[in-house]
Amino acid sequence: MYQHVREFVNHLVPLTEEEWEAAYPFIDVLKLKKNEFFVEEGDIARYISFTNKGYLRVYYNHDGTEITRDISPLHSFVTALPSYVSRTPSFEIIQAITDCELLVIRRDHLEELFEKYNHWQKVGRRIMEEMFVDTQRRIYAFITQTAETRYKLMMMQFPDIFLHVPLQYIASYLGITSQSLSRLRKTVLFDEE
Amino acid sequence: MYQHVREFVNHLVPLTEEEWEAAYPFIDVLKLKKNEFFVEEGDIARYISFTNKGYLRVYYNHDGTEITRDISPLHSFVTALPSYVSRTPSFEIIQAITDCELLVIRRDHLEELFEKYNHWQKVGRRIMEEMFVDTQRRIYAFITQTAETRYKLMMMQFPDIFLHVPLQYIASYLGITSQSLSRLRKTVLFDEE
DNA sequence: GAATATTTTTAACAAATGGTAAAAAATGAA
DNA sequence: TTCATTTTTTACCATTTGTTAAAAATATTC
Repeated sequence: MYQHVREFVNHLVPLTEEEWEAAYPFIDVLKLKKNEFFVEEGDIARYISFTNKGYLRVYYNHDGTEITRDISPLHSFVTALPSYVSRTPSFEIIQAITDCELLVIRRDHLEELFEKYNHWQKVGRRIMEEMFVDTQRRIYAFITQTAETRYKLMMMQFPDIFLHVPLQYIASYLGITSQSLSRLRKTVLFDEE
Repeated sequence: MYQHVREFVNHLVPLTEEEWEAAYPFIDVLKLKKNEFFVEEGDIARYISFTNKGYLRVYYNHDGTEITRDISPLHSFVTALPSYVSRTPSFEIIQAITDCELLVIRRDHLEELFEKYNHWQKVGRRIMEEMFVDTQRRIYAFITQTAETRYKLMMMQFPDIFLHVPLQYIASYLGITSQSLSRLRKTVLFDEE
């Protein structure tokens, strides 16, 4: 049950058995069917989740179109951070793209853990650092690469996502329309042959 | 001397006088003349800095052109995080755009502070959270807005930067060429009249 | 202050991506 | 399976941004 999250966390900050034991009572399992929501628009995000199984999508509505900010890789932490941090209604929506099994922890419980265990606070810090670096990488990609290159890199980096996620979501993650993605896929296909 | 950094940090996590006193011995002042470097390409970033005075630019070389990742607002924390976190040679370069006065702290000293004081660890976590949310906002801007809109918003949000920073740097921060920025500025100008 | 280097602007054309509309294909439900 | 719905693709034209080159403006150095 906790195997993946333990690997993920211990890779950042090795924790003692006692520190893990302190966390377990706060961790719940949440199963979502495909298309169910983890956070709906206007909710206050009170939980952080770890995707034990399945894929989540973080997106928001912009002039009637959905803008995908993130498609969670397997075994990663996800929340609607702006809402979570500031306790304000979320503009970000988090939805299960596939059936999901999530490990979730409530914000106030996590804060309690952070206050009591410096090492858990450190885990929180290290996770944010990694997420920040990832996001910076994505900004560089927007500045220096064409949509085609971004698409190819995404294919290489997260091939499993393409098996489970509708192309329109991938398009908006890449910052283009699904029509443009479709056109671009055609040229990529011919280039490869 | 410490006024601005105290305000910045206390806004995120109120610290006791004792916690501040523990930090002071680790904080040094570093003055940089315009165009001097805080981190050069290939350096390992061993310091985090807080811009007490002046503006820093974080950029990297991509096929002979400089890509600006960040122009630090006054009174903010800056480092080349990928290098800092992983202790690897930095591809990011940090340079003073104006004369600067920086408060700097060495990584090993900061880690020591983090280990000893849970609240300092929390400060580190909260700063990363804020930076992550900011970066996400920037990604949304790339996806949903044209360069013109991004330019206008930047003008409104950081008017002081435009007084001190060459336009070419702003252009690459916005993800466009300086020629495009120039063209775009002309139309913005006429629109306003 | 003159000379030099750097930055910004302008222009014409090229390439990438968007918008709209509709067809085709794939998926899901009865 | 069949029908209805959703997703993906195609096509055409519009818009945005890039590329190249050169001129103009500004800053720097001697």
